[in-house]
Amino acid sequence: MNQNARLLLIDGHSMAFRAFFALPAESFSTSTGQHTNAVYGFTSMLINLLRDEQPSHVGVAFDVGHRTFRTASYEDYKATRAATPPEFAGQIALIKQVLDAMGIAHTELEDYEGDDILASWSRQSDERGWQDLVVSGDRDSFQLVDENTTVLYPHRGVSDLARMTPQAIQDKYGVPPQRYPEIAALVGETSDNLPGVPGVGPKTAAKWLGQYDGLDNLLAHADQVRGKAGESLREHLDDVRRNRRLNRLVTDLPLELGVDDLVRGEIDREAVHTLFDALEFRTLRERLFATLATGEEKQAQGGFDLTIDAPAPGGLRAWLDAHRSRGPVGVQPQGQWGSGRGDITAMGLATLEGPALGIDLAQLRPDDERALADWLADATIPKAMHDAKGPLLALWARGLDLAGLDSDTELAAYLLRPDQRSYGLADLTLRHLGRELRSDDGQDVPAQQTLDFDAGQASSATQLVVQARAIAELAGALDEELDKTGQHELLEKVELPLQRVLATMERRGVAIDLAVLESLRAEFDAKVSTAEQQAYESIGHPINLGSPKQLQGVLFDELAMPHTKRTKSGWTTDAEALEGLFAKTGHPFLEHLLVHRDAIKLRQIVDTLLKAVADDGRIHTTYLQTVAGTGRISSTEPNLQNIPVRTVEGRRIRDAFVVGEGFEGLMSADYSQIEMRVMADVSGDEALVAAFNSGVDFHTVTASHVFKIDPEQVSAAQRSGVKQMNYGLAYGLSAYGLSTRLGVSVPDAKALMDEYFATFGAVRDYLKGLVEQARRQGYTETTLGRRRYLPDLNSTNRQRREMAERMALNAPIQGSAADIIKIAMMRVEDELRAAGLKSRMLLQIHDELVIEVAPGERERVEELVVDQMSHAVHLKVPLDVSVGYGPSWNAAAH
DNA sequence: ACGGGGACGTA
DNA sequence: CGTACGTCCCCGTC
Repeated sequence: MNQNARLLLIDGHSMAFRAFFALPAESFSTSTGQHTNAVYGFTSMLINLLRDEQPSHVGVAFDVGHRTFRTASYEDYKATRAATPPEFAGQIALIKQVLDAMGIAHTELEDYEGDDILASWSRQSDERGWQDLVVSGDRDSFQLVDENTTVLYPHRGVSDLARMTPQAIQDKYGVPPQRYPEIAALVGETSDNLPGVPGVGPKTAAKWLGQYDGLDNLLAHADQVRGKAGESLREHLDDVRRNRRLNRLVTDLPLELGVDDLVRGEIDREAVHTLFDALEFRTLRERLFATLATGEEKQAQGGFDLTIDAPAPGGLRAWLDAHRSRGPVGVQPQGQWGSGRGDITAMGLATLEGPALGIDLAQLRPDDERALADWLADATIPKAMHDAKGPLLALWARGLDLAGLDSDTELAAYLLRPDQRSYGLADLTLRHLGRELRSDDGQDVPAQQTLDFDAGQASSATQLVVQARAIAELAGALDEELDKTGQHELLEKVELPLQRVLATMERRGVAIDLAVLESLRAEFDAKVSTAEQQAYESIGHPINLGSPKQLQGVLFDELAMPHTKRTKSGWTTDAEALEGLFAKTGHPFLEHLLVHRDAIKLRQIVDTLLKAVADDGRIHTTYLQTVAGTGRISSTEPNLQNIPVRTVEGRRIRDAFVVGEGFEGLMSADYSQIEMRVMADVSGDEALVAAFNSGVDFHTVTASHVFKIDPEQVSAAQRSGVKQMNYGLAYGLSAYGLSTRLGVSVPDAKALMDEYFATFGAVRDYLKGLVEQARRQGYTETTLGRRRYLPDLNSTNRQRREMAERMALNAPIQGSAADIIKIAMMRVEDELRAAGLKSRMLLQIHDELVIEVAPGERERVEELVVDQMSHAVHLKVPLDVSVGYGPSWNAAAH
């Protein structure tokens, strides 16, 4: 038997409630509307307790409902409790999920309260001579306190817990713990609706109990108690007896789960990640893993045990030759990279077995550097890295190239779980290898082999090779999982080669005409100032136009305009609402505000772009390959995928994106209606397929089908309605949404939808099937097998479930389109190089590619690009590509 | 300094 | 009361 057992026993409901009232519900909710303040507070408290108390056993007890043996015996028990606030709903279930994921036992028992379970556990613990901590917000638990049992009682919130030891209770209430319920019986408990003896407080109660040596004796001699209080006592003897009967905790419950079963289980890292993703807990996740990491260091699980070689100067080639291995070599560079450039200072190499190597690039002799260059460029040597795109840029900057990259552990992890927030190496090591990303003790690098790293830099040779070893091991583990989910080819044939293409695009950047941007800046700036002044004049005083809060003050209080749609903290002041208000009130402030909004946004975009122009006169964005749940890539620092195009003013910004020196023009090539074409293909809807093959304007043809008229007879309104419908299909558009977009009634919108689905029945069936299949298997799939997991499809929360359903509709469509352009990008890049052309791909904007065309190559490039894009995959419908060309991105529009 | 919320740009 | 992103600003909180 474990003599050192240390139990942590928690009253689930009382602590969840404490957490609920300690944290504002409105500040803790997910984007889907689930409140999480109680879950957050409870989990946070739990993490702190695990860290501070280091319990070997943990158990959480919950109440089953409001009816217990106490209510059966006294109808009004807890009857004055207010109804559970609606924001609390569902949070207990989520807390249980957290506990399950963390490997912590919890239980409940019909007819009893959580405190009774704790009391029974505590007694079992005492019988074994164990130490136990009872965490409860119910003072009844004080009766459990003895030399082996301490109650942690929340002072304030859930993070500030008072340690109630026998001494603490004696000091506070003047009685030993076992007498505390006798005090409570005399004084009464308002929150439980247990009235006590009027006029008697804890002081008097303690005095009496001391004088008469306990409650039984006090009650037996109640006639002797003097004074007004004594009289009161005699009038309420039955209440006191009832109180004592009800506040006695049951210590002998027949629990299925005994204390021996409360041993802390394994944490399910996958489940924790999934759950915390859903709950949108970020910092808590880090705290949890940080806490567990120190806890687990004591266990035998361990980290990585490896020796680090340091070949003599000039010996690198021989070492690399001698240590070829069958498995991949983990390569972990150290340096910095971004915006198309970078530098590498050191590198760790490690195979699955055998010695590892730390290389300080600054110390390399020329022959060693050549050896390293050859090794890196040797495609026959399989390598694995983690997030290789940045390091690739850094290697290129040094004139080095990389070949044989068979795995990127970040890309692999992304394919397995595309909705994860981040794919840190330490996290992946824990999740997929069940190990800590650290070296085992005593395996540090010998002093003479320590690399000459920058002083003050936290990184060391040991860390790098440990990471390299982890990458090598992870590559295998992730490969296996990808094989199981059928996504290995996606990694090998799409994401890995694409990574290289993205790096080349980042490196190239896009040329910017600074003069254009600067004159736009001045122009937008003037517009901002004018609109600002006019706005101030129209209301008679200045305000911060960028502050929604101040705007609400002006619009709804000062000017008493009608309220707009609600936001979490008031009423919206978005452009649509402002236009609505203007239509109603005609107030000039609104006009100026809208102009100001517009101009300030454009100025801001121009500013951001100006700041992003590098020394070479070009902007080098960074593409993110592992952030979009659907498989799209995104662009950041700056985001070049959201440069204005809808308005004339905005489009002028695209005039600043120009052809670079030595090139002749920019070519823009985009897919037309790629998502609808994907839909036609996967649904196999014959009418839709025929519409695409007809050669007539797509929206017009579909409208002519829906309204059963000739294409020539389709009115503008009919076309526009069907167009909205076409676009909305893949988003899970509702009749309500369609009606607001078309400005028609909901029944009219519904009628259009019905007619549409009657016409394109296979589309309807396909979309319905998508959601059903996803609900069954837990994930959606693109045509290439890219998955997206949607656990909320089975949520009992309607809002979350319906959100997941719309995601399930959209993910395969948007994701398949993303797959297609990814393939096209690789082929365009490959074919341009194979053809010996100098023209080069610069940008990707989801369905568009921007190419910088070298002199005299325009025709060949256009033919090649259109060919590769339209034949990237074979669909039942043609993949139309339209192309434009000109000196700037704007001019290349078509 | 950090982070959520509101607003808004793109496909 | 369609999806997928990134960025800016404000403002409350540390």
